Amino acid sequence: MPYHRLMAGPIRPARIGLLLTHLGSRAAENLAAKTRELGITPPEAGVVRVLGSRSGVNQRELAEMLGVAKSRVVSLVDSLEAAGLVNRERSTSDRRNQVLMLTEDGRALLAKLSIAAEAQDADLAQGLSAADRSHLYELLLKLDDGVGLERDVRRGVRARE
Amino acid sequence: MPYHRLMAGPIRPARIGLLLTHLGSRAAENLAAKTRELGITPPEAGVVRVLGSRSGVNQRELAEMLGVAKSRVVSLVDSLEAAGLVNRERSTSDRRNQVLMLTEDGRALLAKLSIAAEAQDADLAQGLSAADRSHLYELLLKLDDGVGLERDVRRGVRARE
DNA sequence: TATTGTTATACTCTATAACTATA
DNA sequence: TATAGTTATAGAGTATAACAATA
Repeated sequence: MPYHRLMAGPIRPARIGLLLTHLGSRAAENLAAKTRELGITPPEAGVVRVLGSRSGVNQRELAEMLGVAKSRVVSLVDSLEAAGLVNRERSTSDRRNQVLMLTEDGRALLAKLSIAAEAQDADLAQGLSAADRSHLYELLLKLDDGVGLERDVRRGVRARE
Repeated sequence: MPYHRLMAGPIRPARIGLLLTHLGSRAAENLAAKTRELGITPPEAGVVRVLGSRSGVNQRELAEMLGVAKSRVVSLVDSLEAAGLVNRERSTSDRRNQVLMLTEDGRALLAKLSIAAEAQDADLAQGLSAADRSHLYELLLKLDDGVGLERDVRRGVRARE
């Protein structure tokens, strides 16, 4: 049982924040299971998603985007490279930088991750009408835009495209 | 950065599942911070919440409700007992059982946790109208009732009162 | 000297398995 | 023999700090 989920506990939450914690944790575990079926760990999937839209970043930039230590990125990229999903290449202009890019296999895996996310959404939507579903999506986007929770330190880095 | 949140990454999610993962993780971290300000860890807060509505359970039952190993409950209750928030008492009918109950301080802390959750909801709601907010809550409840994500193994144990 | 990446090390959270006491 | 709780140990995931290479 993950750390945060233990906090929410088995009691049906009476507030939006607790309910969001509860449902978000369930959704995360569900998506993590689908991710592992594709042969990578959830954090590795995060790296693949970022490189899908931000090709060519170096490891320090990736660490900042993910909000993790640069040493963490080393081991994540190590395994992705060993699996043939990510390419590491020393920059010719500054040989300190490792330029990261998805390989062809990496892009194929990213496509499978997207399909898995779509499948999860179909599962989630089972109890909801189409109208409910799109309304929920809009409300969640509004929540994401809200200033209520202290924003990510790395907010400025978030990809919006 | 927690394990599951690394999966969601810094990219604004285009699907409900990923968005829920992202927002749920943010809400969890926000609530965890408020929890720590009250002097306990997030998992300990989970125990306090359960004991608030299920007073008198033993440690095995608590472990099942939380979905953790019984050895985990030992250390959680150890610290809560040391902090004077939970009372451990051998059952007179079966001396193998430790009967768990909140102390007066424990109940006071539970009240503070509720207030913190209310404060978080107020923060969250900042960007939403009252109508949006209640609609969102209803949609999230529907999602929680949906059969889409595989249900908790411990579903039957969830408190609904 | 400052920065990128790497390695070495340690810490937190949790589970598994062995053990004790009670039934 | 079976069950509740405890203790001992191990593993996963992550961060911090020291180091190497490049600028």
